[in-house]
Amino acid sequence: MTAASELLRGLTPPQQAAAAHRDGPLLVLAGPGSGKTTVVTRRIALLLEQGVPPWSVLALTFTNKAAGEMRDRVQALIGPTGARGLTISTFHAFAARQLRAMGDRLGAPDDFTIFDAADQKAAAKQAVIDAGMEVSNWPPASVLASIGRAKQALQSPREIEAAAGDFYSRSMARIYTAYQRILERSHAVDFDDLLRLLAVALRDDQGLRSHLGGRYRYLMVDEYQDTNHAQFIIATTIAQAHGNIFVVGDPDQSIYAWRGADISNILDFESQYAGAVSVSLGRNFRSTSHIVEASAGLIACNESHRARDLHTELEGGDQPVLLTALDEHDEAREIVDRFRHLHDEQGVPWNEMAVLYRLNALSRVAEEVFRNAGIPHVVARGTAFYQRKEIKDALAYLRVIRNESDDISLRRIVNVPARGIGGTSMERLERFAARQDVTLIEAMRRCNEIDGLAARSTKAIGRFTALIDGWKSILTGSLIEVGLADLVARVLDESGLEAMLRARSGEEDADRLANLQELVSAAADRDGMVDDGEGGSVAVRLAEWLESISLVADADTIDPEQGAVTLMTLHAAKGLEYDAVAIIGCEQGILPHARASDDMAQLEEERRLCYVGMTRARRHLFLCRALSRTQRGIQERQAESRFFGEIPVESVRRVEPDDPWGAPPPVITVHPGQPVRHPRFGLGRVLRLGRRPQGATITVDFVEFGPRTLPAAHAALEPTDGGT
DNA sequence: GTAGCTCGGCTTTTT
DNA sequence: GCCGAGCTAC
Repeated sequence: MTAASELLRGLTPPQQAAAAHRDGPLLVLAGPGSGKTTVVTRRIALLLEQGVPPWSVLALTFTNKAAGEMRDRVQALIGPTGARGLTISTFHAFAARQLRAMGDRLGAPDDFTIFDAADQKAAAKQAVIDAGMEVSNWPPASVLASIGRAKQALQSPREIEAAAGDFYSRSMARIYTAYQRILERSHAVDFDDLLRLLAVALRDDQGLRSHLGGRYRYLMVDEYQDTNHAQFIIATTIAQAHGNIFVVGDPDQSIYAWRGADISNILDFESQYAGAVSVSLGRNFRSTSHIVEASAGLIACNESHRARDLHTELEGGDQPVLLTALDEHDEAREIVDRFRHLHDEQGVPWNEMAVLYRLNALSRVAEEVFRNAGIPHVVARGTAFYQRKEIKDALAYLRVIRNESDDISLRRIVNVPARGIGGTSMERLERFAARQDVTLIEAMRRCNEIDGLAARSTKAIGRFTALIDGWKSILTGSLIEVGLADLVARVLDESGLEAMLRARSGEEDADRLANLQELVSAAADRDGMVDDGEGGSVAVRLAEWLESISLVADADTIDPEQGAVTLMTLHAAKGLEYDAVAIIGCEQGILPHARASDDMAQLEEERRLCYVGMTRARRHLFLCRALSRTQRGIQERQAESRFFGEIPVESVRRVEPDDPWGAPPPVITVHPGQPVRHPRFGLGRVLRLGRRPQGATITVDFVEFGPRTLPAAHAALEPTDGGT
């Protein structure tokens, strides 16, 4: 047996075919639990063993956790030295690295900052104002959604402007232009820019294409069904020269269409690449047959689902339970009881259990009940720590020190703690900055040129800029080796942030102080990491640390060592697996979500989301719903998720209390030609009634939105007489 | 200029 | 039910 075949040992024939693939395009359609990570990591190991240099292998993922796991598993196969030089990274981190390395050529600002969601929101608001429009008419969320769509389609403000016809799109083009101007002036890029700038450069620059294509001779893309257009262009252009593109995915697990993911990237792979090899991994090594059958029955209700052989050899086990509880507290208690039973009676460890939900808002009650029950648990919210007010403030200081052009961060800290630079002074500074087309810090430096600023204000501004300059000199000039932790501690102290919290002595303020200390520890950890490696100046460390903070995902923080039940969203759960899984809130309006249940395509994504959740479970699965639930302070009766009715009854067991609420709400009937009103799409006329595997449908021709096919049972259509 | 309060809107999911 | 914006009282 050669060394190569050793790496193929224990794989099924289709897994072997994929792992042993050497050159040319390959598509792996990998069902849940079919060992796709095994295939990818074995293939990387095989390539290296065959003499492919590690630095010519590039594997792209969506989360840091997925990248880390892939790296660990490759190292386990071939040892850490053999893996040195491999690039296994998220799309965003990879793009950021390329932009840092060759920013000028790629059109990225020098030494850019990455704007997170909150920064983007602030910038969007400012952009609306700069464009001379009202924030109340242009809510930041929808502005950002439009800008995001444009960026994912690789359209610049100018291209959007050229294509703009109606008032709305002309206004959007102006806001987009203003938004980009803010980013440029701030030396900042947002998440979509990271991908867009790299994709556009690769598309237009033959030299760059051959440079990256020459360097990365073997490209692998994980979760290919979730790539958006920009990511598709990045992958396609890098692979253009050699055609060695190996993609892994599952159309049934596509859950990011709302973020621009384009499922046709994976569906069209074979027609895009002539001679592409396709391998289907259908054997599920994860879940018992009951779970495989229940989930397969559900996903088969999607019209877009292509029938595939999905099977398991893990027979027996418990049937999944469809559980009805009285309210959300009762629901969580039921799960606590069942999890405790699994733990105490069957020895299932806590960290092998997870509670999944469609909405973050559902985590609160579950968390409370788990806490009261004394069951160890963690909520997977990687970003939560960095979104706390005091942490955001501290980070804003650090970001300004690194890049003083970052107006958004500067505005945040300029008067926190209060130092006499209030609204009036800021207004004057902003106006000066706008007129002179300079950054805020520049305006502050030149504040004696500004008429009408009180002497007291000028002094306060001078003290502030001196503070910033003092910290900046630590980055540039210091001969003594300063650690990140020292820098952070000094900033917390000299800014007065710490003193401000210490002066107030509420319970919450003590928490905040502790959080700031935790930030110092995080910086110290970072110092430790770097000390083991190549070192680097404190300026570089700061830049890299801030970047890694911007690019964390919720799922990244899941640490199985913690010995706790994990609570997280269904989205965050993709790619993970647990012995026992409970999905809570399986109710109409939650799963499927209210904003997705009136359109077939969106409803199918909700169904895939439920499918992803179910297929996380190895042996025990609970789908739970409550008869009533309090949301946003209002208690309401909840209808069972339509997905309950779509799961084959013979593969599950139902558990229900006596329904104290009586009969379900009535169903509305309509006929073709009838005028109707829809809460979201407005007025329309029924075109036809249809029938699909998942139930009856109604196609309505809406005045504003055109024809749409809606699920009949939940279409929320209201018959009208046509006159109103 | 600042601190503390009330009112209103709102949330899907995330790199 | 929570957070942020805007208002009022110092």
